[in-house]
Amino acid sequence: MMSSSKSVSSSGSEDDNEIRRGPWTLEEDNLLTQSIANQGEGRWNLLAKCSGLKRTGKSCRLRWLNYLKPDVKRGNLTPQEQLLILELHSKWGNRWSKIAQHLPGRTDNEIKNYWRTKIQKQARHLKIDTDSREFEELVRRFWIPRLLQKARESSSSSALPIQNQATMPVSQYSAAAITPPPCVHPTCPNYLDQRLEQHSNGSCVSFSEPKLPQLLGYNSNHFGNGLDTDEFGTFTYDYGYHVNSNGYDNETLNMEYPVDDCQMARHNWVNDFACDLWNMDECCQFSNFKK
DNA sequence: AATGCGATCAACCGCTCCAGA
DNA sequence: CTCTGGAGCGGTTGATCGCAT
Repeated sequence: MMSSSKSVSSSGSEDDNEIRRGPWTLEEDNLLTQSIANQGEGRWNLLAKCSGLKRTGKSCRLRWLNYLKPDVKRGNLTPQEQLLILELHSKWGNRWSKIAQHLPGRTDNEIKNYWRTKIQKQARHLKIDTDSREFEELVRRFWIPRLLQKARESSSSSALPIQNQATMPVSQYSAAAITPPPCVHPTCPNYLDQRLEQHSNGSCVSFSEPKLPQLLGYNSNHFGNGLDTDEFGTFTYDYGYHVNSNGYDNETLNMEYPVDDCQMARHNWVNDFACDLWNMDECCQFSNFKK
């Protein structure tokens, strides 16, 4: 497949009817953009013909949706976005387009690539099947707390324009403001046991946690309310998406998070990661998780 | 400088779904 | 009901880039 624009022969004497494949040129991009400006999106086969592009309608559609469309966001996924992907994938699996609907400006292709190159790679390294219960636990106990921490850090430094500071004062989620209980690092093999012990002896703490949608910088009217804490000291997010106006569906998202901020306040391990959360070496430390 | 290799991402393919004739 | 074309989805792959040797 995609054997480098194969229709263009070296002699330049390509067949006029031949369909071009492979990377798009600037001229093609301009032509497609102009055509869409003139006649709008949709009817891709027709558009491909009318535009003079030697591309299939399908190819035009993909190029527009994944690359040329003005609201397509470029650049690395933020911790907030990564967190949301983990959450939504745990609920919907490989429903990339559905997941992408909840990440404005991100395409299903981009999310799919992220999942395969980052998440699945890590899982493979740990010899964990991404469909397994083990993987679920890994995400819940290790990656999500880490991403939450990163999300908080980026929020408190006001680095993210999407963060709505008005609805989420920094002090509300600042780990430093919390008196930490006995520290338990998520990478500790006894992590869960210790947490359960904390709970049974009453030392398990909870505190006011911003709701995930707020943490992610979404306007609260995108979501319903429904934060709860269960008997094991885990948060349960339970919110439905508003229908219609935002394109969200009616389904409810349920996720549980352990109350981990205490140990995150004491361990500055997040700073050990540069831009890449998914540091393989650090991930290896979590091999103890597999028992 | 040349080469090899892994990571990333853009793009293609095959398939399904759906609406309209 | 069947057929057909458009649209969209998920899986896969080739090109490219950057880093290591």
